[in-house]
Amino acid sequence: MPELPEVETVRRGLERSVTGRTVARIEVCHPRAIRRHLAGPDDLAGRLVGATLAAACRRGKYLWLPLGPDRTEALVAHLGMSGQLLVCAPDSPAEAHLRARIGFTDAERELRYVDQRTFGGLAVEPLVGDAATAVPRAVAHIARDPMDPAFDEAAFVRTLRQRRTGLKRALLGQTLVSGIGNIYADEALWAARLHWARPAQSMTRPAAERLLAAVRAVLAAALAAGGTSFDALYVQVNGQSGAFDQSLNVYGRAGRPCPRCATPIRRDPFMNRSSFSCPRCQPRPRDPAPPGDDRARVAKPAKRSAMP
DNA sequence: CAGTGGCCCTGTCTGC
DNA sequence: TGCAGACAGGGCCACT
Repeated sequence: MPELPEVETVRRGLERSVTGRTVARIEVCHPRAIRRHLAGPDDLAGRLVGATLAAACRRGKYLWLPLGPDRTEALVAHLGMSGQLLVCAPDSPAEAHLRARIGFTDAERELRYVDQRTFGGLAVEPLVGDAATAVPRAVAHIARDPMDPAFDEAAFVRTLRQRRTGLKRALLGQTLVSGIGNIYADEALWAARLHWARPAQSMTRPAAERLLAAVRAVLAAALAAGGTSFDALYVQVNGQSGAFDQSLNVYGRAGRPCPRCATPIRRDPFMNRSSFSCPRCQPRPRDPAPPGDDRARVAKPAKRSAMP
């Protein structure tokens, strides 16, 4: 599925192949694909037709193309689990799950949104914030991703240690850090030798820094692997993780040996999905308080504290 | 208000 | 062979 490295690969492809083009028409083939555009397909077309795709931007797994010349709005895309943005010849055969197609005034190419499960979709949204850092409304409330030069490491470490939840849940939520999915969360936790259920509050500063370094290393390695299959004209997002799946150490490898210590990898149910970890490298926390449990024990408040 | 869990969607795979 | 059910999972939203 498209993860941050794949989305970045798509962004680079769009930057090269559709920025500067002017929209001539949009055809919505499946209404669910534009459900986030609340004003409906006619409004979407009205805002898009005649606009120039001025740039290609990304935060986490969100992509957006600011609309020129005003740049007060942007075409926002989220690929969900199975979304693809394809740039192809307008007369090439329709894909089985083609949801929307955008034609340009030069008619040389067409931008298509293809999505089997339609968890993702397209919308036109206002850009909010200062001009230099403007992001679409849907993106405004999520944290920067770890590949962002302006990502605030100190804030990540501080905020993580205040969270009253498990590490993996904190990584997957979008308010602390964005762009991390189930695969990269498991891989980063394995690399940092941390259990997915470890209370975030129990993390020391150095441990939190190690976790962030692991996240960055995993994302960077995946981006390097994902970038290799890129074609300038055909912006492709594979249904699989591409070359990087050969580099996975724990994800999807239940029962197979840990690359570090050969202990069989275990799979745990987690939020109606799965969590993969090495029982030996990533031992369960000593006090595995159930989610939502009172963490006062972990915090160990001093006796007779003067605090209220 | 931060944390939690259910739901959306469809194709693929497994097991009976 | 056919069918039912599990599974994949990011983000939203209604709860506590």
